[in-house]
Amino acid sequence: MIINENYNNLSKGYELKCDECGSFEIDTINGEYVCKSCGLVLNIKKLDYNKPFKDDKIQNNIISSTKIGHKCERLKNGHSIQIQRLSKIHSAKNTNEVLNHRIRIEISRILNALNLPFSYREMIVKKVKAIRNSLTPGTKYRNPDKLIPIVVYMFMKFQKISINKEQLLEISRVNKRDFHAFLLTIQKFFPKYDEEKKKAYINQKIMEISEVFDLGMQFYFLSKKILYTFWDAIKCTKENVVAGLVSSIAVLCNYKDKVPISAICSQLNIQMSTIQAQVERRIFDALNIPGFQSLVKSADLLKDTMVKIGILNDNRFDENLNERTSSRK
DNA sequence: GGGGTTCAAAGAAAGTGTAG
DNA sequence: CTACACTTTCTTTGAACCCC
Repeated sequence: MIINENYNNLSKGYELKCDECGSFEIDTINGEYVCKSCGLVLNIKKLDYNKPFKDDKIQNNIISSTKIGHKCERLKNGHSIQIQRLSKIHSAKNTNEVLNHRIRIEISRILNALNLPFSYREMIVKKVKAIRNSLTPGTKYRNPDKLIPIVVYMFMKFQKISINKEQLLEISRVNKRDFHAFLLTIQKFFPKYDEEKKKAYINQKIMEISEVFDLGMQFYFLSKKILYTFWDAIKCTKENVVAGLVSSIAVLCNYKDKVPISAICSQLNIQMSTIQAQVERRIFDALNIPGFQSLVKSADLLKDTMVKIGILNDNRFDENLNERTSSRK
């Protein structure tokens, strides 16, 4: 039974009166008004409900469906499933993004470890991606750990920037066998590393030798002449060995007392025995010249051969030229 | 001791065959 | 088609040794 008067009276401070028996002895039990005389439970709630300031805003209600508390509090709360779910979605990356990130990190690591110019990084990234895309899915060189060192090596070689292969192999996660196995395949992705570029690199090395040992331009031109004359016979080997071979021949012909062959070899990081083997095979064996003893012992024989071929025109002529160049200095 | 010589061994290159 | 094992040949290395 609803007693409207009672409700009105309550707000005005009046005493409660039972509707049934008229008694004023009203008790409160479990938040309700109960008449002590007849036991009638009154329809009036003990706790009055007051409307908030605005009809659409209710105090203590959740403001929105997802946000509880301050942002920082939410972030600190490790148990927030909501936050965990959202951050998982937020941080989710597709395979490509993960791969790109991995490629960049690996290239940076190698460039950093080998002290190579960082400016080439983006170009190498492009190259790696292009090569990787052209490889059949599932093949082992699609693995960035294997692919990147090889691409970096080829790239630097193509840019004529000297790169230490041993050091590269040491710091990268590809073994020597795989590295060399893929080198041939990868060459088709680079503009042809042609003979002219190889010659240019060797010329640069010869120039380096002539500067380091102060041999002058005459030595450079002589070495270059030897290089171009014997090019077809000596080209099929490493650049440093070719450079060492031609500069050693030049030294043995005209500059024997000025600089030891072993010094040239250590400058180029090659072994003297390598040069000896090359000279024996490429010059003496190829031209059918008997009497080769050893590199330095056969210097005179070598010099005669060079004169015969026409690389050294005349001993006196060359000596005169040397004097002239040295006097010019 | 620096420069040069010798030679065995490592290892790179290229080819072939086979399995998956 | 690729990876891998194996072979042969050639190149390069490295260390012991020699000589002045």
